[in-house]
Amino acid sequence: MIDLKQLREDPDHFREAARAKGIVVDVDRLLELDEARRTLVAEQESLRSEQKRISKEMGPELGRRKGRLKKADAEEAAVLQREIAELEARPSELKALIQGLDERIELVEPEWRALWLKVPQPPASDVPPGASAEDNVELRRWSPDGFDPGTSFTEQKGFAPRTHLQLIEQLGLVDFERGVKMAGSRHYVLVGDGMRLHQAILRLAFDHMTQTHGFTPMSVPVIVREECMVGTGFFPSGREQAYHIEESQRGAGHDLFLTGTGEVGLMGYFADEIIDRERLPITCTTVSTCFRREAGAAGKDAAGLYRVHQFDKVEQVVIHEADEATHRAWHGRMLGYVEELLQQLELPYRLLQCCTGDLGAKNEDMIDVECWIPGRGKDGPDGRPLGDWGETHSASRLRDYQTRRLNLRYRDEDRKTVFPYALNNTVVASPRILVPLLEIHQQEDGSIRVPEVLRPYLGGQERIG
RNA sequence: GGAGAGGUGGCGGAGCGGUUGAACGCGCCGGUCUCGAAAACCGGUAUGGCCUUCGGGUCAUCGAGGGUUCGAAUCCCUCCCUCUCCGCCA
Repeated sequence: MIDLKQLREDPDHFREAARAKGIVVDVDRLLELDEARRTLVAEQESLRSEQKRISKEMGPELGRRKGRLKKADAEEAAVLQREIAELEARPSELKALIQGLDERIELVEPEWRALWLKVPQPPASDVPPGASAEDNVELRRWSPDGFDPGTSFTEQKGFAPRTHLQLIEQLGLVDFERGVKMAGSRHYVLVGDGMRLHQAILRLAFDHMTQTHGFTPMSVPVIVREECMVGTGFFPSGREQAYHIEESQRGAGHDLFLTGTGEVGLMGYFADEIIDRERLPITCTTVSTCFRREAGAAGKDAAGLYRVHQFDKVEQVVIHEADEATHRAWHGRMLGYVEELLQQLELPYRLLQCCTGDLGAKNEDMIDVECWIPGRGKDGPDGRPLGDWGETHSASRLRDYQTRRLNLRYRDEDRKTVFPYALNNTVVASPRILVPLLEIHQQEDGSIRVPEVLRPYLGGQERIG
């Protein structure tokens, strides 16, 4: 969430941010509620202050009288009762006033809070304006020697590519029918070398982060409380994307939600904590199963492994001191780790600078990585797909938006608590990454060449099929 | 799932409903002493909000949320969490 003080000082900055991101939020209404709430709270506090003061002054006096009242005769009791009534008059009045203010505060607070959570993080000043993914800007691309996404696969390789669906079918790597039988559309079962390849890639990526780059390996819960989802910024706006386990319907005290990314667990881990400055930067990674309802994506990428409800992902998270330059440096570094991995896997990819309209509420900057997928895109004159880029990674710079929501802080040199900056980035998500991997490394005979880095994770196997 | 015990500051641990934001101890920081250190002694040591003439003022917080009361860490209710025993179990 954003800093309300900043909002008060420069509301236009946040109005403009919401507009740029295409998010509708009534900033004026929020300011109005904020002002009303602060006035009411201030009033209530001064009344409380008086109540406390009176209570301290005459509380013991009152208590003594009430004690005496118990064993007083009728005449004394009457006197005592009158005195008690006098003493209690002002405090009773205060109590009523405070309660009245309570009710008025409760009237504004829910809307105030809901609006506050909705105000997006302003995009960084150098993020290009744009309405949607159409306006994203390519930063750079890389291809292994001897391959160029600009020219057709058939021309370069001397044979027409099969789609990953055809390859999967021929090689028996995935059973979609049984997946759908058990769990419905967008479910699948990786079989044989399909499952081995999936595990090999995850392990390669995990080792890449932990062993090569020293990130702390962690496991995370993938079933979490609502607070984790709100704290990491996935709720309330993305509520319909998460599977909801309604344990409260069965008598439990709270519901649970399936996480769509390991980021939720890696960040939620530190929620409500004040971290020692010496522990920063925190660099951690996890491999976790991710669940996404894909609400609103009906019919989109309906076939194959590209868009599914359940997948596994190696995720990297960095939490560091609140500093702009450090933030940008980490962003580049984390992208570098991904590029290393994709280059080792010999997959053509490009980096896309997301425009303001494609950022989402919590990011100030986001760079997507897309891999070249020969079997994607529109059909060419020969009736075969022309190939297209497909998003496989996303690297977000969140500044303090997420740590503020999570109430995650550290102490600076002056012993002041500060919200650190956070970033997260996919290392690899599978089986989605299998789509480009299978298609790019397919051979004319329909077999798949296993890139060298993966071979140790497949018992030295050089080829599938 | 059944039975019981309990959640207080960085940690340990007090707390008849009324100067208890919280005794005491440990830890930590500063000081005295010392060539230096230890010991001893003295002082300080939560987080957040709002206001501020930047000195400070004020409110909230004793697992969470409600309630009783003029007044709640203390009484009542609900929930969350932890521990012990039994049952089940990868």
